[in-house]
Amino acid sequence: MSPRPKGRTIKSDLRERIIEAAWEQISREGAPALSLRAIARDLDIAAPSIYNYFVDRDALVTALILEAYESLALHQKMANDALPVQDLHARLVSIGNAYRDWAVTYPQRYLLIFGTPIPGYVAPLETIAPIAARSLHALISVVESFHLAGRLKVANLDDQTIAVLIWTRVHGLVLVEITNNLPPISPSGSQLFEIEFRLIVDQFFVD
Amino acid sequence: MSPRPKGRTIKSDLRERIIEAAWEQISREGAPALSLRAIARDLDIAAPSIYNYFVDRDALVTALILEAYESLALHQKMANDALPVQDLHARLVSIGNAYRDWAVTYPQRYLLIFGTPIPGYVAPLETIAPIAARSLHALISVVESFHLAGRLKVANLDDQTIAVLIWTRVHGLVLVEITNNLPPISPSGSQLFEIEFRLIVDQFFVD
DNA sequence: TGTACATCAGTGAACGCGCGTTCACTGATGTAC
DNA sequence: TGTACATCAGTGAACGCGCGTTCACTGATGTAC
Repeated sequence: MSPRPKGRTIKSDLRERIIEAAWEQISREGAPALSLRAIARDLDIAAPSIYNYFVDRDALVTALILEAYESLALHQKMANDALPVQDLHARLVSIGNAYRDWAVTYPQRYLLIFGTPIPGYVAPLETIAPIAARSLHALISVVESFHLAGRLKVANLDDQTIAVLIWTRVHGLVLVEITNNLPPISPSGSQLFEIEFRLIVDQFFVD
Repeated sequence: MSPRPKGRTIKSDLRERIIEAAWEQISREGAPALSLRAIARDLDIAAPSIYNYFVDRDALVTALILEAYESLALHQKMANDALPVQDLHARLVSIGNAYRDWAVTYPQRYLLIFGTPIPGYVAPLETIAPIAARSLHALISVVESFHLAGRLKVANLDDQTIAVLIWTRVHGLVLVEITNNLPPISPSGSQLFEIEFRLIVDQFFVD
């Protein structure tokens, strides 16, 4: 009912709809199955229309990867900002939970970023790397705060290495949960996450 | 030159060659790109021949997954058996190193097992699960040995959960290394592995 | 305000490709007499 | 030892499919006078 902007400004609208349809398809079928023709079908448009917005399939994939990294980084930042700066422990826990929540909510996006690379697709690293790095910023800054506060238990590791280690631990856990590779003998994903996170805090930080 | 068995016994020979060609292709292009026709091309046989040995593409993929799990489990067992039973620390380190070595040597096999599922393929869980479980046996048994020796630092976790946690840590690390997702700020894969493994030993076991 | 023209988002047909799978076949090998 | 027959691993042609991408087009919209 609301009067939409007329004419060519609709352009940007279709671009968004293409990306949205791509995400939908990725959630249903997984990233490697992404197909321009299937997107066109879903949107009831002709397949070549997509080429008005993305020079080829790879360009669309790159846009999706960037969006996913940005979304993850934003959620991390929000989780960090939601708590008082000086409450380091709460910020750390909040970041950790937000990370798992994001991954569990958007498993296919998580796999798009961190899973097996899509066959034939080569990521333009110079475009992606800086955005990718942002998803670790919140974690790194908390670790640095712990360091500055003299609340680091591990003396012989620098802040960035600690952050990377925490990340790979959480990453492994989350990935195993998403890809359904938890051994039957294991506690559930959320239980395991809670246990592991406590161990992480315990090992690196003075509480 | 050696007199090969004649006639129909060659059958099994081609089956092996198909699997071998499949591994080669997977190493080159990654698991999701696996194609029966490409295998046939590599082996200079007609594509339908493959159907004499595998009822369809999924059956081949399942066979590959089983082989990969078995290979990993075997390497784990060898790493465990290579050292005196009572030297728990050495056994643990050996298992850990063997795990990473296997993954780094056969990254595409590792991804076939633990990476993003192949689109359209549904794993026959009842076939795979028991073999998959075997790849954790060595680790679990060492943890149990530590427990029996009263050398566990963590009292409130059972052995299997500890094993799963160690595994997810190593898994995350190895996966990130293989998929080239280590942040630029991070130490190299092997350095990080060494650091992490020392932290693992430190946290869970009395050395 | 009205008209002629330029723009360009979206179209439909077509391309060449590789895929998994089926089918009727062929010919070498192994078996029975 | 020689012959007739059965077996069955491997073949070549063909199927229907979905894919990414190109191309010349069309028609609605926006712009200049």
